[in-house]
Amino acid sequence: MPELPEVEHLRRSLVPLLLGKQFFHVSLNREDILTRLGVKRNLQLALLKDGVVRALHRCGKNLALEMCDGRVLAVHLGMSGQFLVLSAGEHKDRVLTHAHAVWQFGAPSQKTPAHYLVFRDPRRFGGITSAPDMETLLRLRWSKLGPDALSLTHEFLAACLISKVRTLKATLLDQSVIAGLGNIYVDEALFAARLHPTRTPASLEPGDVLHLHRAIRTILARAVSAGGSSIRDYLDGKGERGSYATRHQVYGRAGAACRRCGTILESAAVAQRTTVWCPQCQFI
DNA sequence: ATGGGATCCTGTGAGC
DNA sequence: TGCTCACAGGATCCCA
Repeated sequence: MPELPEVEHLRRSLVPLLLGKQFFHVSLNREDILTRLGVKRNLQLALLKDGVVRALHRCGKNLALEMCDGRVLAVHLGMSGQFLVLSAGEHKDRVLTHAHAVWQFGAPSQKTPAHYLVFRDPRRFGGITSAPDMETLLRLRWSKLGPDALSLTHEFLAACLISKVRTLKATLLDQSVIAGLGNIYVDEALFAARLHPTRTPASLEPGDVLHLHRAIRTILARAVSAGGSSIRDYLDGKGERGSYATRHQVYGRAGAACRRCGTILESAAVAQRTTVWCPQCQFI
């Protein structure tokens, strides 16, 4: 389940593989992945054909490939999405199921595709879309996101928590409040900040907000350098797994002992998500 | 206006 | 061993 660290690590792994490369051919095997992002299919994905990759951007869990002529391919991995670069040989040998879109690309001078970029997504909670330029993508989609969790300031966190009546868990999962946190890192951040997931943001003391801010920044930074958390499906652009899952304190550990105090970790659905916390360390 | 619930979808693993 | 079925999750839509 890719969250900010996984998408950022993916972005970094794709930069050396894609920058300056040209897309020669695109094959789209499922048209409905184009509409899953809630944007009308008013632009053909095929527009990216012949595009040369200028930059890879990220906001929250969203990734965007910007071409030299301005066109943009926006990607959301959903739950099980993967964006893989394969050599021609690998692409020929491997049987890839759920490969919904495949780009052939290579160096602009060659005109011979040497590699394949594959978007696969078994559960199809993800999607791709295109835009004529970054400005349009920002206006249509990314403007609806809160600030990116990696660059979140303490002041902004305090401001966006102050009036909320929802639980902390629901608030932090809301991408329009903060972009990039998902079920894993919300649970991990709340544990690190010793805050119970069902607390209301309005009940937080200034010190709590400080701890939460520090926890979010620290955990995300560590997870990015560890290559993210590979639970089931997540792979980076080279097809490699992230190692941060071995360092989870609470996520996926319900019924096990808290690594801080030894109390058995509890689990329940909060904001319709499986939530794990330590009843001793995390105060209501 | 706001939040909660249903919905989409398929691979995995527990249980019989 | 093989089958069934609940479960996992992000974002969107609908309704209270």
